[in-house]
Amino acid sequence: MGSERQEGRRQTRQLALVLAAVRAAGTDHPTAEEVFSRARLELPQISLGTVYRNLQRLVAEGRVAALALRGVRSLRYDPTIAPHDHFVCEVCGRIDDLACGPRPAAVAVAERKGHAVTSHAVVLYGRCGACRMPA
Amino acid sequence: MGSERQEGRRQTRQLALVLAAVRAAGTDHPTAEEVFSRARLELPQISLGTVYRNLQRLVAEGRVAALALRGVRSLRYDPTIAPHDHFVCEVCGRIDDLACGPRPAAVAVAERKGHAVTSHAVVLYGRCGACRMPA
DNA sequence: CTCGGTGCAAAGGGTTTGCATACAT
DNA sequence: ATGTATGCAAACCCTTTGCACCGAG
Repeated sequence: MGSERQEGRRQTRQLALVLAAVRAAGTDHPTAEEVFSRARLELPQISLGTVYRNLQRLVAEGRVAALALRGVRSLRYDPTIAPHDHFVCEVCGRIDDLACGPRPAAVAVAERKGHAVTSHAVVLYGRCGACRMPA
Repeated sequence: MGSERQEGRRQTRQLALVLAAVRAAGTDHPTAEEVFSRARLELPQISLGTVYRNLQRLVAEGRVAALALRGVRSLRYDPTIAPHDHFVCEVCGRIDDLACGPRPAAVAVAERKGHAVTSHAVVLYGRCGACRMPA
């Protein structure tokens, strides 16, 4: 195992750059547009379509994670593929990574109902430390 | 408390119909388009824009819940506002409600980091019982 | 040499919005 | 009477896609 990557897929500069851009964002959870902006610094002629295609591929290959958040139209990308949860500040929009504890209790409930659970997402919403300050 | 609903808001037939449509869907977690179709049966001239506006209002008033799912563009609406989790079948798209156990461990982690958590979403992905059958 | 990836630009779908009118209060 | 909600349609935003060319293998 471990060789399932790059079957007939080609290694292009654009792909490397998109991955690098997601990683460079650290814990910022960038949107495709933000990845695009960053990749452009190195390769000005890269196109947004290519960024989307490569993000899709990286997610499919499990090298990057995508997250859908309530109340936000665009997907966010995350270089941290180790399982973890997220906290979203409803005031400033900041997304904070959280070390995930044990698997959610809901997993056992789902399995008892006959479902096979392959992954899960836990997202918390509220006010972050900075946004709790009085106006 | 308890009177915070309908401050200056008007009670219209369209609003009542949108709410009724979401409730009538039971555990189907309908999209706005599906709510629209159902509402149309009673009031053919209702517009999609009105459905969206009323869904937004109902969510804001806490009378209906909205859920964003990975890999799906459209939001789903849920008449069950009592906290519960969801299982999404990645094969057939079915969404199953799950009785939620204790609050996720992540809540404590977030609070320890100074965040105030007001709500959370737990979504499980996998294959539902029916879709586990061999092809 | 091949055929998968790219750039460009247009299409797509879901959701929001501007405006004049209708109607709840 | 007053101003919010509606219907309609256009606008928006994010993402996907078709196509001809490019370049990794």
